[in-house]
Amino acid sequence: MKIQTRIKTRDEVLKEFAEAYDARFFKTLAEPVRIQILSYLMLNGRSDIGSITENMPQDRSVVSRHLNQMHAVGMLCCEKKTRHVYYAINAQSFVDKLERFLTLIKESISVCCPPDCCSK
Amino acid sequence: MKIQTRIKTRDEVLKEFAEAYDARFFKTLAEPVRIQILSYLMLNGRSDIGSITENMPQDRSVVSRHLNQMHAVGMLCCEKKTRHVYYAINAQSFVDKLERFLTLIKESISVCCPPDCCSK
DNA sequence: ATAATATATGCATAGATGTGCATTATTACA
DNA sequence: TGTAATAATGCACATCTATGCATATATTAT
Repeated sequence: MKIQTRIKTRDEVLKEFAEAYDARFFKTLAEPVRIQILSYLMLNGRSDIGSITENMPQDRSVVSRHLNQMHAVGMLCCEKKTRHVYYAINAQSFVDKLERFLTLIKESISVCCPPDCCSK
Repeated sequence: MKIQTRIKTRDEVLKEFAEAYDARFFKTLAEPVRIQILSYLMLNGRSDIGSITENMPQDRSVVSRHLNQMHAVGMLCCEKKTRHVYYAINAQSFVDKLERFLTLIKESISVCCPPDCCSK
């Protein structure tokens, strides 16, 4: 149930957008190799670094670093178990971040841009 | 009104996701300076390069290149008028790209990942 | 304890990218 | 026509980043 809120000012909307923007998150998303890792995890679920690396030309250490970064920005979760480190997609956090960004973008655009500025 | 479609297989969902992914779009989104330009356009609407540059430390040529790239990936639209080039946010294209990506991510995750793989 | 396995880290390198300056191209104006 | 203004392009440079190798660390197995 959503509580009624007052209408945000244009400045508030833009400020919220600027603050919500996480460059590292999008930088992480902007690398094809990491998307490949993401695809692997979507297909195979929770996996350790060795398994992921088997299907990639990159060195283990490279994949390890990618996974580390993806974890750092909230795309993955990881769990150490015995001598393996298992990574999985942190669906909640990942989708939340994207949805929040999209919501703010839409909000900002609707507040600030005439809807037909690109259609004429 | 949505026509009933058959359920996609896991492979189809993942293939669709991989094909829809546009690295250049996210690379463009991953640079704070370009987000600053985006913010300016959200606040001031359709503007030419000179106006945008006035509020930034970067050189005109740099801003010109950023705008060019943002236009190339569908974030902005541009219009030459006299000797000015005006840029504006292409809300339709921009939001569509983000929404499509988000939809595919959610679809892929729901098809492929157990919902609790990161919550234990 | 020693060897083997899995991952992380230090380091060097190649490639990508943001930046600024100088120049060019194009249009407007006196 | 010449000058000013706006934007794009060529070029050099600095920084960032992905990569791989070698090594270190940690854990398991023998």
